[in-house]
Amino acid sequence: MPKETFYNLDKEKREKIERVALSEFANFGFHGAKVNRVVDKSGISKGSFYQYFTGMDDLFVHIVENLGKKKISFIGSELKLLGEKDFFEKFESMFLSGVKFYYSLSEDEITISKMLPIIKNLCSEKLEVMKKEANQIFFEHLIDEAISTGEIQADRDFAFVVISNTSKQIIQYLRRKNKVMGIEKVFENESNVKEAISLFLDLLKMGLTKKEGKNE
Amino acid sequence: MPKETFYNLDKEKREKIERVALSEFANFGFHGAKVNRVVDKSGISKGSFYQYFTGMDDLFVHIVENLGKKKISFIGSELKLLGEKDFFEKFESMFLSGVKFYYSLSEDEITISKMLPIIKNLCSEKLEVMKKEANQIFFEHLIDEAISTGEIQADRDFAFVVISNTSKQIIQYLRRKNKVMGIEKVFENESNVKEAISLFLDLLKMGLTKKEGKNE
Amino acid sequence: MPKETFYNLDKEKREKIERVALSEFANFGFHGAKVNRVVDKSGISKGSFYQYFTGMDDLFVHIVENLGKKKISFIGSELKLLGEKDFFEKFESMFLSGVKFYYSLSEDEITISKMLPIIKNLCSEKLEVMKKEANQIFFEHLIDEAISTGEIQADRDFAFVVISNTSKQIIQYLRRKNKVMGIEKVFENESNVKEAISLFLDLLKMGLTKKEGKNE
Amino acid sequence: MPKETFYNLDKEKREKIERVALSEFANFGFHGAKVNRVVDKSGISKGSFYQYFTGMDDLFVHIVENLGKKKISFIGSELKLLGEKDFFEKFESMFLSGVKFYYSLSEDEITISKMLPIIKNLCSEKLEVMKKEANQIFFEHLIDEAISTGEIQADRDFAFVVISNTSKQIIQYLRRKNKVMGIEKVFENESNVKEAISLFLDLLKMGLTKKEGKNE
DNA sequence: AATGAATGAGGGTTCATTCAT
DNA sequence: TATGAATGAACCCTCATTCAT
Repeated sequence: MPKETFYNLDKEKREKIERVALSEFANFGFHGAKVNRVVDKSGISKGSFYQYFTGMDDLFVHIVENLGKKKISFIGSELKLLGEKDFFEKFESMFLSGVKFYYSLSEDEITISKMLPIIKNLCSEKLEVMKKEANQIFFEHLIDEAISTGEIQADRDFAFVVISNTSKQIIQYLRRKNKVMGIEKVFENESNVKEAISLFLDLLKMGLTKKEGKNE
Repeated sequence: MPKETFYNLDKEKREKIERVALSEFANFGFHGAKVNRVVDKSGISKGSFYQYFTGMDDLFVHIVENLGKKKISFIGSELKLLGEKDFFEKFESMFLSGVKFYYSLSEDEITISKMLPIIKNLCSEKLEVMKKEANQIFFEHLIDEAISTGEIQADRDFAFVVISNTSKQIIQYLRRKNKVMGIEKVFENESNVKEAISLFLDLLKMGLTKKEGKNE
Repeated sequence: MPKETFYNLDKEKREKIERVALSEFANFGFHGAKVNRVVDKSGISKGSFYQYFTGMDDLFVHIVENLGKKKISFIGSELKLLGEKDFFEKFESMFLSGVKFYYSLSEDEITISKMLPIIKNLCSEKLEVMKKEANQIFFEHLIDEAISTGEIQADRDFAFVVISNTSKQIIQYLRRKNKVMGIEKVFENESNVKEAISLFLDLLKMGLTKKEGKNE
Repeated sequence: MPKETFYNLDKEKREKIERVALSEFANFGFHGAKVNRVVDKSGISKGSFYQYFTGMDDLFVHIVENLGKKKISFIGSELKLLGEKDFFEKFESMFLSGVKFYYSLSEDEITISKMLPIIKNLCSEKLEVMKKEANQIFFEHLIDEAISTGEIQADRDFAFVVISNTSKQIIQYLRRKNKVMGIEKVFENESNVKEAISLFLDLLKMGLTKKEGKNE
């Protein structure tokens, strides 16, 4: 946990350091990240670094926690808007906010997210928590609800695996589909995203094959 | 690329080094892997290390190439058996061999596989190639074929994303489902795996919802 | 020499700092003592430290001077009581006050005392003075007197060495003898101490062996 | 304990390092000794230093052990020559060899010897052993013997304290006496030393005062 | 071909000291 | 006067790499 001195810094300086650290960890991995590079790039002295953090571990945990908070607050705020929709409508909302969140992440943040589950030899219980996908919690809740109302009639584990992977697939799809045009353009227009989501929601509903007039 | 001296070693010694290196990279990442630990654990001298490899990069590429070859040869051999099945039968075979391959990997090999796509600052064109999922090539071919025969009536990119993620999801599902019993047990009995695969194939065919008597 | 600001502090705060410094030097030696630890333990800020002292050297000299003053004032006050005793009676008084002084010291003060004569690379003339055993001055005076009156008939240097080591030996003896019972108990009862002193005074008078017609 | 690589060095290099280390610890104390200075002065690289020792602690223990071995082997070899002398003759021999040993020490070695008993925060059991004066063991044995034969009629603890301090006093006396002339000269002529020893032996026998014609 | 000691650049961390508030 | 953040020199130690044997 960063020391008080870090939180006392003015926002600009603090965010510069966080940005630099994020990039450092994303580019070199947890074990390859160097204090030297971080202090050089963020324009602080080595001495200051150690007045802000106990070491690179500390900084890493901070970066990851930031990411975690960001995610939880983002998804949390979207969740409040769910209201009285049916199951698949709720998922549509979830996927939309998931995709929007994912898009809000920088390349470096995405890299860190992917890195987390495979970091070994890291003795921080805090990180153990962060390793879990935040949305798992939301999804599990929603799925259980949908099963109890009969909206989903499927094996609980199966439903969970399929649904919790859908956000990622939607994003993969969007990236793939729009390789040529600037990907940012795609995200800026929400209808593009909604279209993609509906494609996957239909899958969840009916499957890939066009049968008996479904999926027309 | 390892030097000739490395390939001249007797198999046992060579594989010891490879095993140690695999574990080193899996545990500490590309940037955190140390020559010292590798030579200590594999019982060779530092001098010898540099007679086998130009450095850790060299060793890393070798390890990853081994993994790639393993995958390609495994899937390749399964592919030959496909014959004249229909589209979904072919996929059933692909998934089965994918799951079997995945299960054949050690923890360390799995970690390396996951690590590959997020390694930056690595100036090896060889690795760029390895980063691609090997099965993509197979899948893309199969999907194009199925689209041209009309067996799949869906957006090509959509089909690709959905199908190429299915193997992973099957494995996730198997792990999740069998948390309690030893996971090894599950893989040993092929019928367990086939059952899981059929679940996902049904999804691809019909979706999650029970409609008109489907999915009872 | 501490700055005026230090002497302006209230007694309690000043003595806290002195106590902490004493312990720091006793535990880590002159070269190993750290400003950081001192300010942390005494609850003052780093900035304040440098407003009180020019650095650790300054503080060290101050601590040692305190110790020196303590010794001189203690022995000085005892000396006044000597009056018109004969030579050995005077020594008895000297030893008694020496032992009492020694006992009045804390463990840390004793350590500092022992440390002083072996500190090198210390460019303070003040300390050079402190390195000398304070009692040397008193003893040399007394011995010269006793030699001139004929009370001691021995080589001056020999007498000096033997006598100036006697205090230490008395303390060693007391510690050794009373290993089992709490050593504090011993010092509290002055008769214990006097008994020990007389043992050593007898040595000075007659030697170790108890024989009629001495030592054949 | 130094690593094998250190003992594999040629004698000259090894002794250079030991000499430098001795001086470093003598001049700056245990906590103030720096690797940097040691490697600079002994002309080895930092890397090499850490191939010889695990750190400065390791080196310190080695230096002290060397000193201990030196002392024990020296005194041990002298002890063998004691033969069938009487008590005080034996002590004469002991003191002589003690003085000769002490004289054989360099200034730095003497400083280290004095430093040992006051080093704190040192978690080496080995050093705890070294802190004990080696001669204590020899003296205790001799004294017990003399008490049982009646050659000494005194309190055991008293005898021990007095006798075990005599070597030091003899040396103090020699230094004091010969301040003016080069002290080395004094030690070179054994008769000077024997004379001093007899002075102290007489004290042990008869005390300082001249009585009934003794000590004339 | 095998070894492992030697090396110095560089990484992590601490420290004494300064200085703006 | 009191404070404590800022700083960079210097410290301890590791590492990749070389090279003589």
